[in-house]
Amino acid sequence: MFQILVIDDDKNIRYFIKEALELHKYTVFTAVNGKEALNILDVQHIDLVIVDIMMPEIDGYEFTKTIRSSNENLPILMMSAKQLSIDRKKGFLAGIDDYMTKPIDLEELLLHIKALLKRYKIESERKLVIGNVTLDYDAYTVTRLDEVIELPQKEFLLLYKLLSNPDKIFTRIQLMDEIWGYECETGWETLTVHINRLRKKFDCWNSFEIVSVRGLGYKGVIK
Amino acid sequence: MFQILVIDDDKNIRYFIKEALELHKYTVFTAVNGKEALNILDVQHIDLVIVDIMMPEIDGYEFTKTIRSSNENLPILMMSAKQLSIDRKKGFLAGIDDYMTKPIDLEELLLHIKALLKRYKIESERKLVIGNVTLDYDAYTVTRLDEVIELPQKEFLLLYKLLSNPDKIFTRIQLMDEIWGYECETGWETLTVHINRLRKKFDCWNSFEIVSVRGLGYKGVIK
DNA sequence: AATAATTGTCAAAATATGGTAAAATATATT
DNA sequence: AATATATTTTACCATATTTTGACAATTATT
Repeated sequence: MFQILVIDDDKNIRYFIKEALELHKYTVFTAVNGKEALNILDVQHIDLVIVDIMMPEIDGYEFTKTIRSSNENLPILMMSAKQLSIDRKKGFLAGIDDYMTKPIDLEELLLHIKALLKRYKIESERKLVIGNVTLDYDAYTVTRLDEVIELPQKEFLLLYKLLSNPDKIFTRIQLMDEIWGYECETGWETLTVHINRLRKKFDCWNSFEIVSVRGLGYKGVIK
Repeated sequence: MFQILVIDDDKNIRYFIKEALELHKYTVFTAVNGKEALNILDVQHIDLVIVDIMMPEIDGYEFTKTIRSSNENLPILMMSAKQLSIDRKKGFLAGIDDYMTKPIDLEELLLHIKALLKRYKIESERKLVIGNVTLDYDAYTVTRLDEVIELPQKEFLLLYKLLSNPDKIFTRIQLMDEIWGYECETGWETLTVHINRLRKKFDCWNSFEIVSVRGLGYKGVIK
């Protein structure tokens, strides 16, 4: 569903948050420090960042500023053991969106996450995020990092269907019925042509694959 | 600039916050309770609400829920003397965006307000800023650096709509309904002509593009 | 009233999508 | 290996959709 990046140098905290959030169906990435976090952000689509203030190398403030300089729209939630108002101020000035004091109350953390995602309208958007690839149902686009490919309707719907249930085999009939509609005259040979077109377009991406299952149909596979 | 509504039954707090915020160029309205607040919201454009939990008649939670049922896009900041986590939870569940504990630290309050308004900016300002391009709803102008193009109403509204949700596909019917109104006689061919005119005017700008999605409609794309 | 600006209408021209059918290739079966 | 069967690929076409230009109608401005 949503992909969250947790940055903390304390292994226990990383682990605790990761476990907790994964229980609630979030996909969690972790980083020990800001540097590692930036590397992850380079290659991975992230919906929200939870960052500790006190960290070696790049601290939470620096990290936030770096993010903000290039990305205005990534929700950043800052954690700190300190209750001091001055730290919160510094955080907000750096560009954080929200602040929580350690020790982290799990239920509260979940509420903050929900509120932030809502605020950024990420939750309401109809997007399918798979690894570093995002399918945007409202734009018929497929995005990998900053590369955007726009697809015609049929092709998009087909790919969306296949990737919405990775590894699940769809029969040609199933796909035809769902995308073309039940009483459609078009023969299923057409489908194969569309598959072909999709394969060509995303061949070089190496992010997913449309695998044909002989005698049955097709399935989308994440690489 | 921005109009803020403060709701608290304690006269001193109302007064304190009002004075403080007005010093920082905000326009402040105050209400003693939820009921009064709702009346103000009926007649007055408000950009942000600061509400106390403990209030007679309608309390902060009820008030928030009432607002949220009709308005998804009004930032609500909740204040409370209680530090209890359970209260914060109740608040977030009701739909608040942010939470502060009394006594209120003024500087921190200002930072919270700024952070919230920044998030909701698009709705509260009558301007749309996209990269180096600004659409001014009150002047029907489109500006890039020092270049200003004034647009006729229909064209402006159309462009504004498209760029207010970049990449989102709008169907022709949708656009007609929203800009021309529901019971409008005008055929949607007209829309295509307006699109054409917009494209011509901004062709050389290279800042955004109106992309047609065959069979569906149009979308605005930032370059 | 005259002029200009905006908005709407229409039809021809351009284009992309989706579809077809046949050739090429791969995989299974005997 | 040979055959049959399934899948992929290619090239091409019909068609629905979109673009465009010219012009008419309407509305605002002088």
